[in-house]
Amino acid sequence: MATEARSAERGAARRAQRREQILAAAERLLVDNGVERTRLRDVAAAAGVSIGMVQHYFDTRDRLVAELFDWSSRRRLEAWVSIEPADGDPWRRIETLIERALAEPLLRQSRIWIEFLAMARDETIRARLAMFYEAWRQPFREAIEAGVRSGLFVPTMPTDGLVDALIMLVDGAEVATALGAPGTSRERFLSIHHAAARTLLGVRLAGPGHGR
Amino acid sequence: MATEARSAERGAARRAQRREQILAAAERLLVDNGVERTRLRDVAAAAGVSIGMVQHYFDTRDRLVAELFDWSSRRRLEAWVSIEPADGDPWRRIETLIERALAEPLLRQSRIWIEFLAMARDETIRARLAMFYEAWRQPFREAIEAGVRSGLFVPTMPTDGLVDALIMLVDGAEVATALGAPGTSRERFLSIHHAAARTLLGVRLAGPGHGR
Amino acid sequence: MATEARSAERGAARRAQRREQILAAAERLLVDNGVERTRLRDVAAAAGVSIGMVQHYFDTRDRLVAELFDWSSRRRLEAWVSIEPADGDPWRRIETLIERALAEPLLRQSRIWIEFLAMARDETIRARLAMFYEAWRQPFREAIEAGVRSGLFVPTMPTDGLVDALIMLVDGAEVATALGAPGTSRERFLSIHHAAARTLLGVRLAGPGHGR
Amino acid sequence: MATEARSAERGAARRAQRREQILAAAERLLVDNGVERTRLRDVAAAAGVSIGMVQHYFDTRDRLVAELFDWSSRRRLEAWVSIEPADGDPWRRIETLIERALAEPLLRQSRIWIEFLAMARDETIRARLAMFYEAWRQPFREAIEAGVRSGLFVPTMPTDGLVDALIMLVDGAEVATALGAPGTSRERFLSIHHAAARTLLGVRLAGPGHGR
DNA sequence: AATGAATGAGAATTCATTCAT
DNA sequence: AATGAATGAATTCTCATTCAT
Repeated sequence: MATEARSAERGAARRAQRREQILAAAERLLVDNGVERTRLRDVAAAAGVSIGMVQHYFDTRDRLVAELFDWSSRRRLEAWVSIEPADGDPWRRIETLIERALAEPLLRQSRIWIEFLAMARDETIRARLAMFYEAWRQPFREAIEAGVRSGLFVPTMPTDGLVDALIMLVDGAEVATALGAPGTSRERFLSIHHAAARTLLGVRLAGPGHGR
Repeated sequence: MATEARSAERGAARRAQRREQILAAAERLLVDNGVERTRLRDVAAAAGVSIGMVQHYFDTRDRLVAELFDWSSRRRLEAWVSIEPADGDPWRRIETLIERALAEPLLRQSRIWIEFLAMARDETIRARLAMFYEAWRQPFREAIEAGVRSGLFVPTMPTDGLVDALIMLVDGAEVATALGAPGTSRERFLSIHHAAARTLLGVRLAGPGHGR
Repeated sequence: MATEARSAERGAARRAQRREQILAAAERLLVDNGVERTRLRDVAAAAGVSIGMVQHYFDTRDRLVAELFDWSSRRRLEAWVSIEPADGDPWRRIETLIERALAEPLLRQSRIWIEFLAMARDETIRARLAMFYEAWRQPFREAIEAGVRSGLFVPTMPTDGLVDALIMLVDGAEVATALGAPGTSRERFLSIHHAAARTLLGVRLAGPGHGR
Repeated sequence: MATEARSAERGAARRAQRREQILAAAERLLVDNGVERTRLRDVAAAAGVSIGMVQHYFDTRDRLVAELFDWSSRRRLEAWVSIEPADGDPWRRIETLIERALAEPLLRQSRIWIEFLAMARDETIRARLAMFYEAWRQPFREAIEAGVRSGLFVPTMPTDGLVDALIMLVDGAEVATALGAPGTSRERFLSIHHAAARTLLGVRLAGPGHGR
């Protein structure tokens, strides 16, 4: 019985690992070719498995795409929300959130994000994306509220607008990255975003390390 | 000879009109289904012509897509740059630029834009998009420089950063629109963007009509 | 205009001819392999056209099968109902109806019939088959009624039952043919059916040519 | 050793039971979907076992189908031939044979029968079906001969023809059932068949209970 | 004995493209 | 100039079968 349990466990683990392996391959292809041009054949080849195996694990191409979307968005969101509060300093936290939102490799992340946005034509995907968007707002909101409460931030806009402005700046940077706008780089984005955030939030006390 | 010339002219006009008709149909389908799922068959049906005619005018599907991209981006850009300087008032001009950038119908425009961003995987498309991006910067840059020159704007950031920040806010709003983020609407975007722009630009004199 | 009309006509005619060609090929394969094992590939090869053409004319395999069913049943029914009333002699008509119902090549016809019966699992097909069945009853009913009216037939069963008994005998013969029952042949069936019909109908006057 | 023998016996019994369980499930699916659309996966699911187990017991799908055919036809034939002679009354026996041939549930039985007829394209199946057909003739033949010998039946047709006529009536009724012919029911078939049989056999003495 | 993961052959279907009219 | 018939390449999907555990 113990043996059976262990073997079932091992089976589940291998299953999960296989799925990861396929999803990771699919994500790589997604970056290069876009969702619509990502063929099962290519996914299988990239993952080093047979087409049949891909279908064994994901049934249909549509399901694979749907699961890829979930897996990928969830991973990004989790990496993001796991950022620890950098206790005591709301501004430092804002900086960190922006830095982590514009994570390396930025081009890769931007392309994935845009593919998902394009998929938002689909009602179901749109609903999930909206959910993720809401989840993205939370850390910004908390940091801003902490800053305002402590008197560190004296913004001229309501918090909700600030939250969305910051998120839109981040999304806009991904857009610029994806289209290869001239003169853009992660460093420049960070510099612009930090400065803009500082101004919008009305940061009063610049502790050592964030001054110009 | 005159007759021939006139008939040739008429032919060219009809030709141009046919092309518009097909491109407009393709753009409609693009919004609903995305580029990759836009079939020649559907384009022909939507335009009320035969498949053969679509191919007669655009040769291959790839060419149709490429021309659609050009036609559509150029139209948007032209509508944008044609905004007259609203003489004398740089801040009013900034407001107008933002309002026109987030033009109605916003969802439709956002989807087209995101489709094109997704196409930026293609080197050629990316180059053209980058060109367009640069063209988008110009009006903002001019308005900001005018405001700074006149002492109306006292920003805490360099002009280049301001330009990109404004554009990123606009792009971010389109992203939020496309994914159906909860609690977003054109009105709210305009309100946020105007407030954010005012703060970032450090607008000093609020003429009648733009005061808080 | 006349030219266009003629060309359109010619087009329609060729279209119809192509369809016939493909349907005939499909029917041949149906006899040998059954509906389910009749592949588009084989149909195309048997008709001497490309798979693409088969699909151009019939869209999907399902539609091809449905149209084959219609085309084939209708052809058989039409051949059957076109039997002229053999005026004046109801018994001769009965004999003719039976002979034509068990038409050559009997095995081929039986197999087609049984394939269609198997398809009767499908609601739609079942409804159409039931319609055809009803159409088969009519000629028998008329002949019997004519015989009864003239006093030639003095049956011990009601007409409706007689009609169905005759049809069941015919269907039963097709069943026996399809399964290759020992000692069966078209001649034997005709002999049995004629004798049984004579007895069931209570034929009184045996005109010259049908007596023993 | 005794223990081993008993365990082997128990194993064989369980084996037989498993096979029945799978065959019964397959027969159910046969009725609903036809042979060709009966998937191993579905059989396994319907029988509540794994696909592997189905294959363990029947090796290949083809073998399963072949064994299903045998199992199912044999069961029907056995139920049929086990009808006791209803001693002394040949006519009552004829009636019983017809009633049992058109056993409930009639639609289910008809569909199975037609599936097997469709399989008769296969030489081997056809040979077995022909064998079964011959076996079906025997009880009818015996009953008729008994009736003729005793003077109860005075038919106008030779016995062989009568036997086949009765069987064809039965098969024809199954055909009508399978295709859902309007106005058909088991009761009506029995009424028609009894009347037809009485007439064809020339039944002289109607004992109590079979009179009109 | 039993399971189910993995494979690959086979089939339908979709579509852009070619070409004759 | 315009049409649409015809083609075939490319892709997904279904399944029986094989095989390791």
